[in-house]
Amino acid sequence: MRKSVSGVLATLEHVGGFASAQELYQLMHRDGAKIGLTTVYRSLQTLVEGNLVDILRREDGEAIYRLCGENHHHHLVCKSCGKTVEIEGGAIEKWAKTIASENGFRDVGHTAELFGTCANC
Amino acid sequence: MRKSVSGVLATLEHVGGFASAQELYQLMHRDGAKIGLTTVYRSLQTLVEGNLVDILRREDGEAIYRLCGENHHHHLVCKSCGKTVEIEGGAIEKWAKTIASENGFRDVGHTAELFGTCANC
DNA sequence: GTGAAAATGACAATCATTTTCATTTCTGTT
DNA sequence: AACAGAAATGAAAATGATTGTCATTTTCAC
Repeated sequence: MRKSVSGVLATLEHVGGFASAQELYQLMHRDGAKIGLTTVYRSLQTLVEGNLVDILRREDGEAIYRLCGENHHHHLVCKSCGKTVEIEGGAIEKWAKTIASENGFRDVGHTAELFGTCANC
Repeated sequence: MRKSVSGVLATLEHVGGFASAQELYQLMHRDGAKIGLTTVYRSLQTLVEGNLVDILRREDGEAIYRLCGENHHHHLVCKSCGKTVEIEGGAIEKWAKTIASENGFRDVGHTAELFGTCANC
Protein backbone atom coordinates (compact mmCIF):
# COMPACT_ATOMS: atom_id res chain seq x y z
CA MET A 1 0.00 0.00 0.00
CA ARG A 2 2.05 2.87 -1.24
CA LYS A 3 1.60 4.09 -4.77
CA SER A 4 -2.15 4.41 -4.29
CA VAL A 5 -1.78 6.23 -0.99
CA SER A 6 0.48 8.88 -2.44
CA GLY A 7 -1.80 9.23 -5.44
CA VAL A 8 -4.78 9.92 -3.20
CA LEU A 9 -2.70 12.30 -1.15
CA ALA A 10 -1.63 14.19 -4.25
CA THR A 11 -5.20 14.48 -5.44
CA LEU A 12 -6.28 15.76 -2.06
CA GLU A 13 -3.54 18.38 -2.21
CA HIS A 14 -4.63 19.32 -5.68
CA VAL A 15 -8.26 19.96 -4.75
CA GLY A 16 -7.08 22.10 -1.88
CA GLY A 17 -10.15 21.74 0.31
CA PHE A 18 -12.54 18.98 1.24
CA ALA A 19 -13.35 15.98 -0.86
CA SER A 20 -15.32 12.82 -0.34
CA ALA A 21 -13.97 9.40 -1.24
CA GLN A 22 -16.31 9.19 -4.20
CA GLU A 23 -15.23 12.59 -5.48
CA LEU A 24 -11.58 11.69 -5.19
CA TYR A 25 -12.24 8.48 -7.05
CA GLN A 26 -13.90 10.34 -9.91
CA LEU A 27 -11.21 13.01 -10.03
CA MET A 28 -8.44 10.45 -10.20
CA HIS A 29 -10.21 8.61 -12.97
CA ARG A 30 -10.71 11.80 -14.93
CA ASP A 31 -6.95 12.20 -14.77
CA GLY A 32 -6.45 8.72 -16.12
CA ALA A 33 -5.51 6.97 -12.89
CA LYS A 34 -6.40 3.29 -12.77
CA ILE A 35 -7.38 3.07 -9.12
CA GLY A 36 -10.39 1.26 -7.70
CA LEU A 37 -12.90 2.75 -5.34
CA THR A 38 -12.00 0.21 -2.68
CA THR A 39 -8.40 1.30 -2.80
CA VAL A 40 -9.36 4.97 -2.50
CA TYR A 41 -11.18 4.13 0.70
CA ARG A 42 -8.28 2.08 1.98
CA SER A 43 -5.78 4.79 1.18
CA LEU A 44 -7.85 7.40 2.95
CA GLN A 45 -8.05 5.13 5.96
CA THR A 46 -4.30 4.80 5.96
CA LEU A 47 -3.86 8.54 5.69
CA VAL A 48 -6.26 9.16 8.55
CA GLU A 49 -4.48 6.60 10.72
CA GLY A 50 -1.19 8.29 9.92
CA ASN A 51 -2.61 11.66 10.97
CA LEU A 52 -1.99 13.12 7.55
CA VAL A 53 -5.65 13.61 6.85
CA ASP A 54 -8.66 14.70 8.88
CA ILE A 55 -12.07 13.22 8.42
CA LEU A 56 -15.29 15.07 9.00
CA ARG A 57 -18.89 14.85 7.86
CA ARG A 58 -21.12 16.68 5.46
CA GLU A 59 -24.59 17.49 6.67
CA ASP A 60 -25.95 14.44 4.89
CA GLY A 61 -23.47 12.19 6.70
CA GLU A 62 -21.06 11.63 3.83
CA ALA A 63 -17.47 11.57 5.02
CA ILE A 64 -15.18 14.25 3.69
CA TYR A 65 -11.42 14.38 4.00
CA ARG A 66 -8.95 17.20 4.19
CA LEU A 67 -5.23 17.51 4.63
CA CYS A 68 -4.18 18.09 8.20
CA GLY A 69 -2.37 21.28 8.97
CA GLU A 70 -4.15 22.97 6.14
CA ASN A 71 -5.14 26.40 7.39
CA HIS A 72 -8.69 25.53 8.08
CA HIS A 73 -11.83 27.52 8.51
CA HIS A 74 -15.40 26.92 9.57
CA HIS A 75 -18.75 27.40 7.91
CA LEU A 76 -21.94 29.29 8.55
CA VAL A 77 -24.67 27.57 6.56
CA CYS A 78 -28.23 28.64 5.85
CA LYS A 79 -30.59 25.77 6.57
CA SER A 80 -33.11 27.09 4.10
CA CYS A 81 -31.22 28.05 0.94
CA GLY A 82 -27.86 26.45 1.58
CA LYS A 83 -25.88 29.69 1.35
CA THR A 84 -22.50 29.15 2.96
CA VAL A 85 -20.11 31.68 4.45
CA GLU A 86 -16.58 30.76 5.37
CA ILE A 87 -15.64 32.13 8.75
CA GLU A 88 -12.55 32.59 10.80
CA GLY A 89 -12.26 30.48 13.90
CA GLY A 90 -9.63 32.22 15.94
CA ALA A 91 -11.74 32.14 19.08
CA ILE A 92 -12.41 28.46 18.61
CA GLU A 93 -8.75 27.62 18.19
CA LYS A 94 -7.94 29.29 21.48
CA TRP A 95 -10.85 27.68 23.23
CA ALA A 96 -9.83 24.26 21.95
CA LYS A 97 -6.28 24.70 23.17
CA THR A 98 -7.38 25.84 26.59
CA ILE A 99 -9.85 23.02 27.10
CA ALA A 100 -7.31 20.50 25.85
CA SER A 101 -4.59 21.51 28.27
CA GLU A 102 -7.03 21.72 31.17
CA ASN A 103 -7.91 18.09 30.55
CA GLY A 104 -4.45 16.80 29.75
CA PHE A 105 -5.17 16.05 26.11
CA ARG A 106 -2.67 16.50 23.29
CA ASP A 107 -2.90 16.64 19.50
CA VAL A 108 -6.33 18.15 19.76
CA GLY A 109 -8.30 18.97 16.65
CA HIS A 110 -11.85 20.16 16.40
CA THR A 111 -14.88 20.59 14.24
CA ALA A 112 -17.28 23.49 14.54
CA GLU A 113 -20.08 24.44 12.22
CA LEU A 114 -22.80 27.05 12.52
CA PHE A 115 -26.17 26.77 10.87
CA GLY A 116 -29.13 29.10 10.86
CA THR A 117 -31.30 31.19 8.58
CA CYS A 118 -29.76 33.86 6.36
CA ALA A 119 -31.03 37.39 5.83
CA ASN A 120 -32.82 36.53 2.57
CA CYS A 121 -34.72 33.54 3.85
CA MET B 1 -48.95 13.16 11.54
CA ARG B 2 -49.49 13.80 15.19
CA LYS B 3 -49.71 10.91 17.58
CA SER B 4 -46.45 9.44 16.29
CA VAL B 5 -44.65 12.76 16.49
CA SER B 6 -45.51 13.29 20.11
CA GLY B 7 -44.59 9.70 20.88
CA VAL B 8 -41.14 10.17 19.41
CA LEU B 9 -40.79 13.47 21.22
CA ALA B 10 -41.72 11.84 24.52
CA THR B 11 -39.19 9.08 23.98
CA LEU B 12 -36.51 11.61 23.19
CA GLU B 13 -37.34 13.44 26.39
CA HIS B 14 -37.20 10.21 28.29
CA VAL B 15 -33.71 9.26 27.11
CA GLY B 16 -32.53 12.74 28.03
CA GLY B 17 -29.56 12.88 25.69
CA PHE B 18 -28.80 11.82 22.14
CA ALA B 19 -30.48 9.03 20.30
CA SER B 20 -30.43 7.77 16.74
CA ALA B 21 -33.57 6.96 14.81
CA GLN B 22 -32.88 3.25 15.09
CA GLU B 23 -32.38 3.49 18.83
CA LEU B 24 -35.61 5.42 19.28
CA TYR B 25 -37.43 2.84 17.20
CA GLN B 26 -36.14 0.01 19.37
CA LEU B 27 -36.89 1.85 22.60
CA MET B 28 -40.44 2.58 21.57
CA HIS B 29 -40.99 -1.02 20.60
CA ARG B 30 -39.62 -2.23 23.90
CA ASP B 31 -42.29 -0.08 25.51
CA GLY B 32 -44.96 -1.70 23.41
CA ALA B 33 -45.49 1.09 20.90
CA LYS B 34 -46.67 -0.06 17.48
CA ILE B 35 -44.76 2.42 15.40
CA GLY B 36 -42.87 1.68 12.20
CA LEU B 37 -39.32 2.69 11.50
CA THR B 38 -40.45 4.81 8.59
CA THR B 39 -42.71 6.80 10.85
CA VAL B 40 -39.94 7.34 13.37
CA TYR B 41 -37.85 8.88 10.61
CA ARG B 42 -40.74 10.98 9.41
CA SER B 43 -41.54 12.21 12.91
CA LEU B 44 -37.95 13.16 13.52
CA GLN B 45 -37.95 15.07 10.27
CA THR B 46 -41.04 16.95 11.36
CA LEU B 47 -39.50 17.74 14.72
CA VAL B 48 -36.33 19.00 13.10
CA GLU B 49 -38.29 21.19 10.69
CA GLY B 50 -40.25 22.58 13.61
CA ASN B 51 -37.02 23.45 15.40
CA LEU B 52 -37.92 21.24 18.33
CA VAL B 53 -35.06 18.87 17.73
CA ASP B 54 -31.44 19.24 16.65
CA ILE B 55 -29.71 16.79 14.39
CA LEU B 56 -26.02 16.00 14.50
CA ARG B 57 -23.73 13.17 13.53
CA ARG B 58 -21.88 10.41 15.29
CA GLU B 59 -18.36 9.76 14.19
CA ASP B 60 -19.54 6.93 11.95
CA GLY B 61 -21.98 9.22 10.18
CA GLU B 62 -25.16 7.98 11.84
CA ALA B 63 -27.57 10.82 12.58
CA ILE B 64 -28.40 11.47 16.20
CA TYR B 65 -31.15 13.70 17.54
CA ARG B 66 -31.54 15.76 20.65
CA LEU B 67 -34.13 18.11 22.05
CA CYS B 68 -33.45 21.73 21.30
CA GLY B 69 -33.10 24.10 24.18
CA GLU B 70 -31.74 21.27 26.23
CA ASN B 71 -28.83 22.77 28.07
CA HIS B 72 -26.29 21.41 25.71
CA HIS B 73 -22.63 20.79 26.04
CA HIS B 74 -19.77 19.69 23.84
CA HIS B 75 -17.38 16.77 23.95
CA LEU B 76 -13.67 16.22 24.15
CA VAL B 77 -13.00 12.73 22.87
CA CYS B 78 -9.84 10.64 22.95
CA LYS B 79 -9.22 9.18 19.51
CA SER B 80 -7.31 6.30 20.99
CA CYS B 81 -9.33 4.98 23.95
CA GLY B 82 -12.63 6.76 23.41
CA LYS B 83 -12.61 8.50 26.77
CA THR B 84 -15.07 11.38 26.62
CA VAL B 85 -15.19 14.53 28.70
CA GLU B 86 -18.22 16.81 28.65
CA ILE B 87 -17.17 20.42 28.40
CA GLU B 88 -18.76 23.80 28.75
CA GLY B 89 -19.09 25.84 25.61
CA GLY B 90 -19.66 29.34 26.85
CA ALA B 91 -17.01 30.77 24.56
CA ILE B 92 -18.51 28.98 21.60
CA GLU B 93 -21.99 30.27 22.29
CA LYS B 94 -20.73 33.84 22.29
CA TRP B 95 -18.68 33.28 19.19
CA ALA B 96 -21.65 31.79 17.37
CA LYS B 97 -23.88 34.70 18.26
CA THR B 98 -21.30 37.24 17.14
CA ILE B 99 -20.62 35.58 13.82
CA ALA B 100 -24.32 35.13 13.20
CA SER B 101 -25.19 38.77 13.71
CA GLU B 102 -22.20 39.93 11.67
CA ASN B 103 -23.56 37.94 8.76
CA GLY B 104 -27.23 38.68 9.21
CA PHE B 105 -28.20 35.14 10.16
CA ARG B 106 -30.87 34.27 12.72
CA ASP B 107 -31.84 31.13 14.63
CA VAL B 108 -28.25 30.02 14.62
CA GLY B 109 -27.26 26.73 16.19
CA HIS B 110 -23.88 25.07 16.17
CA THR B 111 -21.93 21.90 16.63
CA ALA B 112 -18.46 21.76 18.06
CA GLU B 113 -16.46 18.73 19.05
CA LEU B 114 -12.86 18.34 20.13
CA PHE B 115 -10.84 15.21 19.63
CA GLY B 116 -7.29 14.38 20.57
CA THR B 117 -5.23 12.05 22.70
CA CYS B 118 -5.80 11.80 26.41
CA ALA B 119 -3.16 11.76 29.14
CA ASN B 120 -3.19 7.95 29.48
CA CYS B 121 -2.78 7.15 25.82
C1' DG C 1 14.05 -16.45 -11.06
C1' DT C 2 11.16 -17.89 -7.04
C1' DG C 3 8.05 -17.69 -3.53
C1' DA C 4 5.98 -15.36 0.35
C1' DA C 5 3.77 -11.25 1.66
C1' DA C 6 1.53 -7.04 0.60
C1' DA C 7 -1.46 -4.43 -2.43
C1' DT C 8 -5.12 -4.11 -5.56
C1' DG C 9 -9.80 -4.15 -7.56
C1' DA C 10 -14.24 -6.28 -8.93
C1' DC C 11 -17.99 -7.66 -6.67
C1' DA C 12 -21.03 -8.75 -2.90
C1' DA C 13 -22.62 -7.51 1.70
C1' DT C 14 -24.07 -4.16 5.15
C1' DC C 15 -26.42 -0.52 7.19
C1' DA C 16 -28.79 3.87 7.73
C1' DT C 17 -31.94 6.41 5.32
C1' DT C 18 -35.44 7.45 1.67
C1' DT C 19 -38.96 6.28 -1.56
C1' DT C 20 -42.96 3.88 -3.04
C1' DC C 21 -47.37 2.45 -2.64
C1' DA C 22 -51.22 0.15 -0.78
C1' DT C 23 -53.85 0.26 3.40
C1' DT C 24 -55.72 2.46 7.47
C1' DT C 25 -57.21 6.36 10.10
C1' DC C 26 -59.02 10.92 10.45
C1' DT C 27 -61.83 14.87 8.88
C1' DG C 28 -65.66 17.26 7.87
C1' DT C 29 -70.17 17.00 5.47
C1' DT C 30 -74.59 15.33 4.55
C1' DA D 1 -74.42 6.95 10.87
C1' DA D 2 -72.39 6.87 6.21
C1' DC D 3 -69.39 8.71 2.89
C1' DA D 4 -65.60 10.81 0.24
C1' DG D 5 -61.33 12.73 0.19
C1' DA D 6 -57.14 13.88 2.65
C1' DA D 7 -53.56 12.74 5.70
C1' DA D 8 -50.88 9.29 8.16
C1' DT D 9 -48.93 4.88 8.51
C1' DG D 10 -45.89 0.91 7.69
C1' DA D 11 -43.97 -3.01 4.91
C1' DA D 12 -41.03 -3.67 1.57
C1' DA D 13 -38.05 -2.13 -2.11
C1' DA D 14 -34.62 1.29 -3.60
C1' DT D 15 -30.64 4.07 -2.73
C1' DG D 16 -26.06 5.31 -1.67
C1' DA D 17 -21.92 5.36 1.06
C1' DT D 18 -18.92 2.34 3.15
C1' DT D 19 -16.84 -2.20 4.30
C1' DG D 20 -15.77 -7.13 3.63
C1' DT D 21 -14.27 -10.96 0.64
C1' DC D 22 -11.34 -13.16 -2.21
C1' DA D 23 -8.86 -14.12 -6.31
C1' DT D 24 -5.30 -11.91 -8.95
C1' DT D 25 -1.30 -8.96 -9.50
C1' DT D 26 2.72 -6.62 -7.92
C1' DT D 27 6.71 -6.08 -4.93
C1' DC D 28 10.73 -7.49 -2.64
C1' DA D 29 14.25 -10.20 -0.47
C1' DC D 30 16.87 -13.99 -1.32
